[in-house]
Formats: sequence, structure tokens, C-alpha cells
Amino acid sequence: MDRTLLLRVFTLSINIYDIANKAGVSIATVSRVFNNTAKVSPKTRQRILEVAESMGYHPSAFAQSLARRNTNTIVILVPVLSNYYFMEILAGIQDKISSCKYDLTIYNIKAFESTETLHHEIEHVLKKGLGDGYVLVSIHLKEMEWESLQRFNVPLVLVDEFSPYYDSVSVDSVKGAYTATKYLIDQGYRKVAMISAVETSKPARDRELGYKAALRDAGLPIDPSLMVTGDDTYRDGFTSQAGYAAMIQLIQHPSSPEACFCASDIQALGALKAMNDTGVYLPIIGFDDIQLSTYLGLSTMRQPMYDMGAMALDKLLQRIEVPETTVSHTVFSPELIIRSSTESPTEALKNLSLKKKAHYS
Amino acid sequence: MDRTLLLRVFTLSINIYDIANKAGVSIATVSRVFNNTAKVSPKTRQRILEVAESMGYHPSAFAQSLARRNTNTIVILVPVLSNYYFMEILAGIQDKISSCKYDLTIYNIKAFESTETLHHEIEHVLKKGLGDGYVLVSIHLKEMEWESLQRFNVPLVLVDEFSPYYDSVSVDSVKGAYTATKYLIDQGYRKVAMISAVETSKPARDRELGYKAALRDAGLPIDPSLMVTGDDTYRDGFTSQAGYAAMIQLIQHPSSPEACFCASDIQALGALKAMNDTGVYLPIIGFDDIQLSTYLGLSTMRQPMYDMGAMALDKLLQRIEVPETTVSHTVFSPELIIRSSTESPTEALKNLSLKKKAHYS
DNA sequence: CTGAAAGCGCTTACAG
DNA sequence: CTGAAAGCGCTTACAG
Repeated sequence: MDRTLLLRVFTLSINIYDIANKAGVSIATVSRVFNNTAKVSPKTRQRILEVAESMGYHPSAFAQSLARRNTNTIVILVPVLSNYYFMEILAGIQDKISSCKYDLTIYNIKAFESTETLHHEIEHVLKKGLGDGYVLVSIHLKEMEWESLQRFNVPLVLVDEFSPYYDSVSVDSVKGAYTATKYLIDQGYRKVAMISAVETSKPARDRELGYKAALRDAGLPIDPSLMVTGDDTYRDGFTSQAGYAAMIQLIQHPSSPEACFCASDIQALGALKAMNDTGVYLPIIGFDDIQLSTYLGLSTMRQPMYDMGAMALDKLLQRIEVPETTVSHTVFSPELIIRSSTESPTEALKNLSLKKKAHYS
Repeated sequence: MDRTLLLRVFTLSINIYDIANKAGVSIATVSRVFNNTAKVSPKTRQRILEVAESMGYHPSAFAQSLARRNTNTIVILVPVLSNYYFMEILAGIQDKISSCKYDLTIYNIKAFESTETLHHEIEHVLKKGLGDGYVLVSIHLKEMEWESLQRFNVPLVLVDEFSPYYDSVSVDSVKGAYTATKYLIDQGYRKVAMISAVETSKPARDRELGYKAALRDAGLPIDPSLMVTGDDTYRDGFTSQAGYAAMIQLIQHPSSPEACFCASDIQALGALKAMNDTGVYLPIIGFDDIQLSTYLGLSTMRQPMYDMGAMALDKLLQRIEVPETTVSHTVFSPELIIRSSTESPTEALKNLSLKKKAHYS
């Protein structure tokens, strides 16, 4: 009695004891009606529900999780929240999860100055035990670091990353970059430039690999000065601003590149704008196929982001159910989507003058 | 001992007792070093840290929250995850929160068939007690429902909604719609159509209000058949698909509208595409100013989404600190941004043929 | 169908 | 500087 009163004063929140008292039952019974976990006489059930409703009671999620040793929630770990790529992946996850018992929580990983602090941050979150399972999107760790995460023994699936220890779904960046670059070469361009991102970015590195391989296979020289980044490390350089700056660099480049493969659509959009602003046109092909690309006529290598998200969640749910499932890796091959941004320069040139107007703002 | 062993078998997770045992101290001391809450001798501190590191220990977030009666996390409640509007708002929140002690969690409200189930879902989440404070984005409830939420006595700020009981930040939709419509009228168009969304959507209703008011003030007739929705209720009709369908309706409309105000940019993008596909051009002005709009030359009413997110978080943190702060409401006036989509038809017509090519996919 | 009681993994006065 | 113990709000065998 005293306890309850004291409690009230401080937290103003009602708990299971309050309900039990008022309904004249034990807390066990209250718990049972809220969990539908055992037969409770219709009468008492009704009474408890009424009391609870009138007092605005609901079991505390924390206490439940603690007592049950499970959380009934899936958590998504992402480095940045506002990003077209993640948005698509999240959509896939969200649409899938709405039909199951799990709650969805998105956790924003803050520290990512170095892979080491990233690693610590991930450990930190996993140890806190917020979810029954985790989807890690675009989190890139060293093999050893991935290995060490195993000791937490928690279901975990990787999107846009590979590690032998965990289920994963990703896209073959090397192959995609190769295809894109080869396409440009096949169109007759010899001097194909690349807009890339910071070198610590795994997808950027992989795409550089594919780009170089395509040049090599075509017997073309690799000119490192034609691989530009826009010198902007915000978000690893995957921004339209960085793409804009990079394209300006290419336009002013002494050896006049003839076409350009771009590590991401978002950068390509910036590059497109740079071309409009300067009036210089370069056939360009991006990577991702975010929704905007359709509208802007950007040719690109499509990643099935929505499906990747959905599949990642499937794998996670499966693993939570049956922890012994053998680890599986799904690697999608990006698909070449040709739109107007890779039209021949003469065709495109006509567009440009008008587009310029259209993009005035 | 027995307990610990048994536990291990089932959960495989180490707790504060394990660390205390191994380090030869009490759990209180272990707790203290992890919370930096009292002086602990450097020696023992060091030892405890080592033991913890070696065993991969970290305090359980749930147990901590339960014992402390606070969670150290802010939760954002949103109806849909993948949405350009939310993305911008989230960016504002995220950039702000990275410099404070709170963790950020995004909770996806599932049920929104009716405002009643929405209300219940919100109650449900608040009662679970997942956060120290909540930012509710684009959650629209009846005044009574908002009122009833007060009993949970939890810090809560509203974005894109108004209630006298809570801090809020929003935009004056009525005024914005009025300005946009008036602009078109001032350009000389008499038959201004509107692309709207489902009638249960509050922003859509408000924008309809502003649209009608502008027509009325200009002495123009209001033709309900010129207010179209695209008949798509997915996401309340705020999709480019719905915008596309709506524009098709307008294009085929017997009374041939001369210009169009659109309730959101995302719909306007769809409408733009419809115009490209059909070759029929209508000056159009959107609402939001999402990032893509710059690229597409869409005239629009700008909402400062990023700033709104940041400000919402500020208000929330303030309220958590000082619960008695008087409730404050910030209403931004959307700003008219003129780009090429409102060019005069003759000018625009020239654009169109080329844009059409550019948008080929 | 229902209760008493132990336990989930922590924090935090209180006492020393 | 450190420990014993109560408490956070639940769940869940166990017993009846």
C-alpha cells in the first residue's frame, strides 16, 4: 500500500499491482489476460479488462522483455536515415513485417569515423539487446570484426555486405560496374571516366574494380585521373553535391572524357545538373535505379532494393524460428536499364538546351 | 551458482553477476563502473572493465530502463517509412540528435485504417513506454483523442499536426494552397484544377480549403469536378501513381483546365510524367519542395522539412528537461518557389517535346 | 481457473 | 571506495 502510494507520487504510472488490487485478483491473473496465455474465467477477464481500460494500463514493454527474455521486435541498423537507397530497402522490409507479430525499430548508428568505432558501436547496440534479430544495412566491417560479433549469438542478416558467418543479401557491384562500363565502351567511347566515392567505401571500391576490369578487357588504358570523387566525404561522397563537383572536374579535365560511369544514381543526378549548368554533355550511367532516375531518364544499373529488403527480413525471421538454418547468401546481378542519359551526344545535345531551361530554378 | 549455470544453458548471455563474481566484487560496483556514477578505485575499475571486455558484457538496456525508470531514447512515430517528406524531417532530427545522449528509434505505426485504430495503436505504443519522449510525424487524430493521450503524461511533440495540448511544428497548408492557387490565377489562368488526395487526409483537406478560398477571392467559380484524386487510396493518394492518374483525368476533362495546383510534389511528379506521356501541357505547382523537385524544375510551395524536424526535436528535448515549459506551436508559412513547371504554355510546349525524349525509359 | 513466489538483469539509497 | 538489499514491472513454472 505504502509502496504503491510512494510510487504513484514519483512516476505517475500504474502497474500490474494496481490493476490486480483494484480487480481483486493476483498479478498472475492480470498477466494472463494480457497475454492470453491461459484460461481465465470470462467474468474475471472482463473485470480486469475494464479496470485496465479505466486506468489506462498496459504492460511495460521493458519489464515484459526482461521477464520473457525476448523482445518481439526486429531492429534495423542503418548508418544514415535519409537516403533514397535505404528508403527503398526499408519499404521492402516494412511491407513484409506488417503481417507478422514483430515490431519494427530502426536504429541509427552514429559513429562511423572509422571501421573500428563502427564495430564498437555495433557491439554496443547488439549487447543492449534491443531486438530478437537485426538487419544490418550497408554496414561494412572487417572480416575479423564480423567474426567477433558471432559471440553475441544473435540472429543477424546483412544487406549490402558479405560475411561467411551471416545470412546476407547483396548485389554484385563489381559485375554491375563492369556491365555499365562495357556498355559505354561498346557504344564506341574510348575515354570513359568514373565518378567514384571515398576509398573507404566498399561499394565504391567494388565498382572501381568492375570499371577497371571492363577497361582492361577492352584493351583500354586506365587513367587514374579520370576517376574522380568530388572531394566531398560527407556520406562517403554519395551525394548529389559530390556528383556535381566531380562532373565539373571531369568537364574541365584536360583529356576530355567522352562518357562516364557513376558509382551511384544520387551522384549521377548531381552530375546531370552540372552538365545542364555548363552545357557540356557526357553520356552517363548510374548505379542503383532509385525512383527519381525514371523521371530524369538516367540510365543505370538497377539494384532490386525493395526485394532485397523483403528477402533480408524473410531470412531473419526464418533464422529466429530455426536458428540452425544453414547460412545463405543471395547475390543479385544488377540489371542494365537504358534511358536517355546514354543517348548519343548529338541526340542528347538537342535535349540539353531545353533541359537547361526546364531545370532552371 | 546453480542459477548461473542454469541460466547460461538457456540464454547464453552473461549478466552483471557473472562479471561481479569473476572480478571478485559486488554487482553494485560493476554497475558503478558502467555508469560512472560514483568513485571506484582505479584498480577495481580496471579489473572489472577487463573482465567485462573478455566476456563481452554490456548492461541490458531493458533491465537498465526498468531499474532507472527512463530509457534514454527518443522515439519517432511515423505512419510510413519510405516517403520523401519523412526522409527530410528525419534528416533534421537525426543531425540534431547525434550530439546528445539520446538514442533514436523510429517506430512504424501499422494500423491506420481508421483514426480510431490509429488512436489505439498510438496509445498502445505510448503505454509500452519505449522512450523518454516522442515525436509524432503526420499523425492526425481527433481533438478528443489527442486530449485523452494526455493521461500518459509523456513528453510528446507533433509535426504536421496541431493540438492545443502538445508542442507542435507545422506548416500553414491553407495559406500555402491559397498562395499557390492565387499565383496561377494571377498568371491569367481562369480554370485552375486541383489534384488532391483522400478526403480523410488532413493536409489534403486544408489544401483544398486554401485552393477554394483563392478561387473565391478571385471571383472564380468552384468546379468540384476539377478537384481530382486519381482514385488511389494507397498512402492516402500521396503517390506519383495517383498523381499520374489524376492528371490523366484532368487532361480528358471536358472543360479543359488551364493550370493545376497539386497537393504534393510526389503527386506532381506523376502528373508531370502524365503530361510528358500524353503531350498535353498544363502549368503545375506542387507542395513540399522535396529534393527531386529542383531537378525536375517543379514549381512548388516549400515546407522547411529539415528545419521542422530539427525544431521538433529541440522542443522535445526542452520539454523532457523542463516538463513545465509552456506549450508552443510553430507554424511555418510555406514559401513559393517558381521553377519551370509554371512557365507559360507556349514556352513550356517547346520544352515538352524534348523532355518527352529525355524521360523515355 | 487462480495465487504465491521466484526470477529476469539491472540501479540506487543506505550503511559502513 | 564498497556491499547488502530492496525495488523496477513483469512472466511463469508450481501447486492447488
